[in-house]
Formats: sequence, C-alpha cells, structure tokens
Amino acid sequence: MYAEGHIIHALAQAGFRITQPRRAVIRALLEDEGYSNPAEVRQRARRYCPTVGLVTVYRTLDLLSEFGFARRIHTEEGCHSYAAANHGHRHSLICRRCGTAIEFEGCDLAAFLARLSRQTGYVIEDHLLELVGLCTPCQMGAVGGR
Amino acid sequence: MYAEGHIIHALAQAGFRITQPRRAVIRALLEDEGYSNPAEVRQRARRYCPTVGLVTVYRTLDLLSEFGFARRIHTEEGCHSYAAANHGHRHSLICRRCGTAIEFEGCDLAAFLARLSRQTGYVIEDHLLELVGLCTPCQMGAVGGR
DNA sequence: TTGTGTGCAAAATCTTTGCACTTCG
DNA sequence: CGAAGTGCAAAGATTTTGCACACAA
Repeated sequence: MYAEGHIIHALAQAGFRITQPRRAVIRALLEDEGYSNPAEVRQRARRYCPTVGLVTVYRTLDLLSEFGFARRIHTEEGCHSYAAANHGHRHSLICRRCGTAIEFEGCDLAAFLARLSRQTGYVIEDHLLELVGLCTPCQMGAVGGR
Repeated sequence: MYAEGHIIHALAQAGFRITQPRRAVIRALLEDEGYSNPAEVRQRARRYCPTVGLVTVYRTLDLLSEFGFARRIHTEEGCHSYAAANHGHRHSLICRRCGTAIEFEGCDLAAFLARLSRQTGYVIEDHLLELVGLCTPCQMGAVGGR
C-alpha cells in the first residue's frame, strides 16, 4: 500500500495542490480495508475535513485513479467503488460477505495470454481480473457483511 | 453462441412468455458482434419490434443475464453493457477500437487460484476476467471504433 | 497575488417503479 | 379469460457541470 506521504508527494510533484479535502479523501481511502463508493468515501473523509463535498470526492478519486493510487472495483452494484491500490498491481480479491478487498500480485496469465493471442489474432493490451470469495473470518461464520 | 430457438425454448420452459419485445431484444443481442448498452440494444431491437421501450430492454437483459444468455461487460464507461453469451463461459476479449467482444474458453486459472487460495486463506468462488486489446482488423489500421 | 480547487445548486444521465393497458397461453 | 408483460410517465439515484468564492503556493 502506498503511504499517505508518498501520494501527497507525487501529486505535488505533478503540480497538484495539496488541499485539506484531498488529504481527507486520501486518508479515507487508505484506512479502508475494503472498497467504498463515493458516498461512503465522503462519509469517512468528513472525519478529516467535515465540509468535503461529494463532487470533490468524485474528482479526487478520479485523480487518484489516474495516478494509480486508487483502483476501481467492479461489482454487481456498479462501477464506481474504489479501493486503495498497491504498487502497480490491479487485481482484487474481494470477500463477498464483509467486502474486504485485498490485492494480489503475479497473476500468472502471461503464458495463457500469449496462447490466446495466437489463437485469436488479438493483441492483448490489458486485463481486468477480479476474484470473489470468502475471507477466513467470514468462512468461520462471522456475522455481518455487505 | 446460443441460437435464438434455444433461448426462446429455455425461457418458455421456465414459464416466461415469449413476447414480441422479448424476441426483438434477443435478436438484437444475438446479431451484435460487440457489446451494447441498453439504449443501443433498444435501437437495434426496434427493427423487430418498433414500439419496444427502454424499460423492457432493461428487464429483458436482466432476465437473459439470469439465464446466462447475456453477459455484462464492465468498461470504463459503465457496468450496464451487455453481450450475447456463449455456453457457460463468461470471459470476454474486447477490442478497444471497434468494440468487438468475443468470448474465450478455458481461462487456465485453476492452478493459480489454488495457490492464491492457499496463500490468502480465501475460499475463491468466482472470478471476473476481461481482456482488452486490438482485434486483427483494427491492428491493420481500420478506421472507426468506439 | 493568482489561478487551482472547492462546494453548492442545478443539470444531465441513467435506472427503477407505479399503474393501466395489452397480449400470450 | 387471467395473469404475465408492456409502455408511458414519473420518481429515484447517480454523476457531471457552471460558477462564484476560498485558499495553497
């Protein structure tokens, strides 16, 4: 997971201002174990910047996505949930019960993609891989969830 | 790809009525080489049933998804595009230029998923895999696209 | 000081719901 | 004939935009 300082620094380097609302959204995202939609991010962000508006949350999440600090999570419910991103990896393993979203590395697809490319003639440039299951606590029958 | 007759039969078996609007949506979906959002599906469906409403398209696409005859495509633009589904496989290879969406089989993830499951403790129940690239014609520089 | 960033309110989309009418079986 | 299905219009929900003001740098 990227540290808050690292993110702040990267944004500043690129000429973006480090404002209270942006800080608040970044913190809200980093402290989130799972994934959240903009409204949920805003609610958490308000602990750090009580006046932050939804619009700013949308804009900031967009910005963070462009930098690779946030990743969009695609669920049955929609395409506008976000989770904090790890260094360069974009694959998520999501618990369908509690919503915890972890990332994993090395998706092992290279050989498969090469073969598929040969078979189809497509040049494969990108992939979206999301796994859904149950995390250990939820397998034990913990109560709650999304 | 499922044939129109097969889909009709399956719906009828399950007690759903075979109406003109439903037929029209099914045809629109089947003749679609790529993927389409509800508005686009409706436009094509109107060739077969000029009065079909957007609402019915939404409802029918939902229904077809439940039966596995349509699959939802997750794009940057949204989560409500659909493509016709092949027998049981849910993985898409999408051309980012012309939008052609083909399905592929055997996603080869079993070994990888087993290892990941061992490492993380998650029971992995489902996965979403979408590949994006360029199809052969579009590599040649064909004009157009989404 | 200056122009990027913000929040509000409004607009634009997109999706779902309520309801009387239609139509399949 | 009767219930499932439809289309319209309206409601809801979500996301984007316009604009005057605030505040990092």
